[in-house]
Amino acid sequence: MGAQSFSEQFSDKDMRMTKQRKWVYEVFSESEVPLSAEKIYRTLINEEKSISLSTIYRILRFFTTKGVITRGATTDHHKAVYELRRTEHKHHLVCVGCEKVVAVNNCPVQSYQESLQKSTRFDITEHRLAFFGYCPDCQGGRESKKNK
Amino acid sequence: MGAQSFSEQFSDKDMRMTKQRKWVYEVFSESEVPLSAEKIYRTLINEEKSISLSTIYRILRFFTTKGVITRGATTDHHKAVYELRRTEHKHHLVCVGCEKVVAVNNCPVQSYQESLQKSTRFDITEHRLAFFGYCPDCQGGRESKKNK
DNA sequence: TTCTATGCAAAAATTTTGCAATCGT
DNA sequence: ACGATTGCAAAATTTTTGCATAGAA
Repeated sequence: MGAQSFSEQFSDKDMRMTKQRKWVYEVFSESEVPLSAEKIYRTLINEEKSISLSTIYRILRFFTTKGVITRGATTDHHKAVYELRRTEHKHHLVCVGCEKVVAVNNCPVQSYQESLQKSTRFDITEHRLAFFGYCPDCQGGRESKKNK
Repeated sequence: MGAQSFSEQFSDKDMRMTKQRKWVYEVFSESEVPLSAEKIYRTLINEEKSISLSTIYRILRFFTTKGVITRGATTDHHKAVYELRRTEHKHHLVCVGCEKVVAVNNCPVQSYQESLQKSTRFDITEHRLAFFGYCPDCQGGRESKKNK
């Protein structure tokens, strides 16, 4: 949905198309929320796909330098999380009670970004925005039903 | 400057006012940008203040649960970064070339947040927004003069 | 074939924890 | 004095790296 297919994005000659890279890419494109290395690892292992964690870290760095993913607003304890740089971009609404993450489709800062670009002379390539609070289930009680 | 003084914020009875907590708080209030545990540690050690890194991690967690600070959009390699929850809130513009961080004072999402709160029924307590790109010095050459 | 990417295991970096001693109230 | 907080050192967790092998072009 908006994210191009793996082979469309990676016609680069210096980018080999391995099954591990394809798997990691697929996990990202099927996720609405940012993912940690370990989460990706567990997802793939669950799908009977054999891959090593260090390979995932290397792919994460590789995708990051290629601009395919970015490190997102960190939500998963102390692990770093990443997400696809989709063409239509998304933001997130995170419940600090149960850590549920909901995707927000609108982007209220696009035009602001343009004016900021002019006033600061930065060449702004992206932004990240996330909202935090309590979801309907966690209000009142403020209970913490971690769904980790 | 928006951030209240240490003793103003912490009149709580279950919050002891130790010098370590005061130091860490001061480091935050003198910084315009998010900080990692190690950065705080080095800052304090440089000022001849004796503190241990594990104490800083504990204070970070303590301040977070008290709502004094929050984990910010991560910029410092793989370390977690935190920033004060000031009353007048700020966002950041980060250069991905040299890692310079500039504070942005406007907030273009306040009213959007209110409508999001209605449509999602979340009780939204905060948001984080950061912009990324190349500062004037790092444009063109795209050189990376890390000022770490 | 050639050169890059992977897997494994070991290392490095970051964060957390147990326990005795210290400090704030 | 009492109970919470600190420092130290050790443990746990997360991320990176070296090297031999496998795999893509």
